[in-house]
Amino acid sequence: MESKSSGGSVDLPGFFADLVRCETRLYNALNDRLRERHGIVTSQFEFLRHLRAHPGSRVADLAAEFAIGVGATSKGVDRLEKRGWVVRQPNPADRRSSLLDLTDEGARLADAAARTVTRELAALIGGTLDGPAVAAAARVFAELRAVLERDQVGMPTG
Amino acid sequence: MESKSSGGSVDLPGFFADLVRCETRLYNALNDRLRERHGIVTSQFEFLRHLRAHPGSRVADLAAEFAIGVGATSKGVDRLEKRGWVVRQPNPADRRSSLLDLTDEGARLADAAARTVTRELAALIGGTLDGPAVAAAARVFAELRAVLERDQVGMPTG
DNA sequence: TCGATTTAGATTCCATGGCATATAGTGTAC
DNA sequence: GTACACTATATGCCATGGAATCTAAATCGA
Repeated sequence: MESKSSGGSVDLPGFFADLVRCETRLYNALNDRLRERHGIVTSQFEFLRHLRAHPGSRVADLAAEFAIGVGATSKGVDRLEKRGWVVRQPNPADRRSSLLDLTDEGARLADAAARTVTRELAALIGGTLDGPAVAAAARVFAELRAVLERDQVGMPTG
Repeated sequence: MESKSSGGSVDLPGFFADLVRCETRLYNALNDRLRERHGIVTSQFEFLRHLRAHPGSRVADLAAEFAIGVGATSKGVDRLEKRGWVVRQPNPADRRSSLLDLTDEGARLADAAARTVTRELAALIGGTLDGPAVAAAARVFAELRAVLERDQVGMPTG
């Protein structure tokens, strides 16, 4: 319990350490399950999930969403396109960029993988932790995410 | 706000998405600051921080702590050793492994970097979010971390 | 005590991401 | 309409992590 705090103020480095370790383990566990069930990894699931919710996104939109470089995003889209789950549609408004969309098979995969993720996370988190406490933590992270995005914190160069 | 929940049950995939995005951006922001101030990155800070608190750890201990592979851990220790911040001491109880310790310079670096991290996180998190809410989230993650570690969730193969 | 099994960690190969650069397309000033 | 600055993304190089393999050392069992 790195982040135990005394009184009002939180041990932020300890909290950060706990956060990173939870994220790593959850990410790894999802990776294993997604790989064995669907042949994808978590980062690919996240791409598919975002395109499911935001069809017609551009590469730059994905890069901003995930706070990763555009180069890595472009290559990630390449891999999904090569597997037939994503298509680059020409962008009529700007021929430098493409509009990204899921294929039918990509959409089916996104849905199936989402069910796997929901089930797995429920087992890992929901099964062991108090519901209201998790809901409170979820609100904190939603708010923190909004602030970090508003301030463009942690955007890579490329 | 991916993880908005209605009523009692939390949208776990949305929560996970918020969590990963916060972690990515915080990690990137710390990376930038640690690189410019101390010439290290966040993963190296975490190694140093752990060795500061747990001198005499072995490579396998670090790997288990961070839920990463032993190969990656071994290479990470190599890099810190090459820079003069960590030493591998022979392990009298088992000649297959070494005991890892910080050099004096490594300890000084760990302390200085810890101050940087504390300050940066305070600006990013403490400055924008409600204290008690963060403390509650910290407790949730400390508990979740303990459960995930107890169950050995998300340990990589290598 | 000797051979077989297990363990620790170092090394190798491959995939992925960051960053720098290249390329193509857009918009703007004149 | 042409030059120039800017933007979107693709590509190349390098560093890092995962997984498999390899070696040395420890442990177990007869």
